Order: sequence, then C-alpha cells, then structure tokens
Amino acid sequence: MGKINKTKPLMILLETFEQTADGISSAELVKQLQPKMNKTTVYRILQRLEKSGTLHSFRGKDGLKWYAKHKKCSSGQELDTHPHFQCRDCGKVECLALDVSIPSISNYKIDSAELLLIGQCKDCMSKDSL
Amino acid sequence: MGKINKTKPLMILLETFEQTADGISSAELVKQLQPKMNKTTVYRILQRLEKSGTLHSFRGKDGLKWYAKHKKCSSGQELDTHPHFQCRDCGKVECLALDVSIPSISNYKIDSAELLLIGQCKDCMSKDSL
DNA sequence: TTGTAAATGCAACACTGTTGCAATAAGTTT
DNA sequence: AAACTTATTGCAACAGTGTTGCATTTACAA
Repeated sequence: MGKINKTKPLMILLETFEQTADGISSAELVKQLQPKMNKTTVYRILQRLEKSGTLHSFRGKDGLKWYAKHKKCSSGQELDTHPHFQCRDCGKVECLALDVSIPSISNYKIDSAELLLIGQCKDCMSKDSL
Repeated sequence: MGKINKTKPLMILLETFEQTADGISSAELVKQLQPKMNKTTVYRILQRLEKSGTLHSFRGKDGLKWYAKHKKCSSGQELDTHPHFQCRDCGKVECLALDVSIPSISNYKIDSAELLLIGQCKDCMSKDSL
C-alpha cells in the first residue's frame, strides 16, 4: 500500500489523447510508443478505453483503426454521429463538430453510422501553392 | 488470331459482380476463387476495374475493402456518394440508393465521402425472432 | 513467325491486429 | 506483513489483408 505508481501505459495513452482533439491511429501509437510500450498493450488499452467510453473508434480511408476522445452528447443517450475528416495527402484525421442525420431505411435497423470525408486539409493546401 | 479465349480471371470477376448489386470484399473473393485464381490476380483485377470505373470501392466496418458495381450518375460528372449498409451480424454489405449531401467545411476541400450505416439486415432480424 | 505488351502466377514480404501464456504489479484478506 | 487473488503488461507466435518483384504465360500486332 502506498507504493508509488510508475508511469503506467494506461496513463501515457490517456495523456496522449488529452493533448489533441484529432484522431490517432492504433498503428501510429504503436510506432510512437515503441519500444517503451508493447504493441499488444497498446491495442488492449485502446480497446479498454473505447469500452469504457473514454475513446471512440472508426476506420480511416485505408482501413486503419483510429481513435479519438469521446465527446459527450449534450442530451443524454443519443448517438454521437459526428463525421471525420481525413486528408488525402498527409492522412491526418480530425473529428468534425457537425451533426449528421442518419437516413432511415425501411426493413433495416440502423445502429450506427460512420461518415468519413476525404479531402485536403489546410496545411496540405498551402503546401501545394508553394 | 481467332483463338478461343479460355475463361479468364477478368471475365470471372466481371460476371461475379454482374450477378449481384451487393458489395463483395476482396478477401471474400480471394477465398471463393481459390485455388482457381491467384490472390494477387484478384487484387490486381479489382484495382483495374475500379480505375476503369466499372467498380467502386469502400471500407467496411472491420476495415476490409469492399467492391461493388459502379452506378453511373444520371447527370454526368457529379460524385456518386451513395451510402453503404453493413449488417453487424452477418457482415453483408449493400449499396443504398440514397443521395447523401456532403457537408461543406470552410478551409477544407472535400473530394469524396464515405457513409457506412451499420445495423441489422432483414435476414438477421428474422433469425432473431425464431 | 517474330516481337512486344499485357495479364497471370508464385513466393516472399510488410503491415495491422489478435491470442495464449508467462511474468509482474496492484489490490484484498487474513 | 504474508498470502492470495485479480488485473496489467510483455513476449512470441500467429492470422489475415494486401503489396511487390520476378518469372512465365497469354494476347495482340508487325
């Protein structure tokens, strides 16, 4: 009891996501944290943080899994279906603060939706004009 | 000249997609066509068919790449941004004949959008009630 | 027939993500 | 504190998706 925690992998990941509102791919995290932290540990912590509601996940344009902070919905239980933007050039992913209305389809039960917008971000647009 | 074509991989793939309006994942195709056709060949033909406009591709909920017939837009050059539905239970993917309006974002140039609706299809709903 | 370009197969590889098991750390009970 | 239990982490091995290089075959043209 009273033993001082060393900086744990969980904390490192939590702080990483606290520092940005952007998305981070699991693969990127694994690379960044090696060899300080094991690949398996990274994947497992991400799963835990998603299950606990701290993070949300989605797929990027290349099929990679991305995570970002989970934004609490203003009105309780509704689905948070904000879109994500991914730059076709640098690959960066951002959460967009927009509401997307999910179309309803007869004979189908829709649980969730993922909207990914692909384009060019500010940085890459300005690089183009140099 | 005049030599009779044996049934070529390209033709097999084309016919496969002609027979359904649903999506088929590359991985599924590779499995189905083995050992008649090589994995690499399948992937390369899919790339070719997408580049030529015969197929379009998108990512499913698990990051797999899916292909389906490309539907021509009624009015020429506009982006075809129909959503896709994937069943959370059986994994099947369908193209939905709905128009989705892509939100525009200041400072961003949006090229394309992917909307994936995840839920339960008719078949799996009826299986549940047995 | 000969030559050339496209299409296919094969092996090996890179990468993302998972699983099983052992080792460690943390928390609980006595 | 000691013993026990549970949760975390690391490591190695694996499975699956997709790509690349190179050799071979096929289609097509001169």
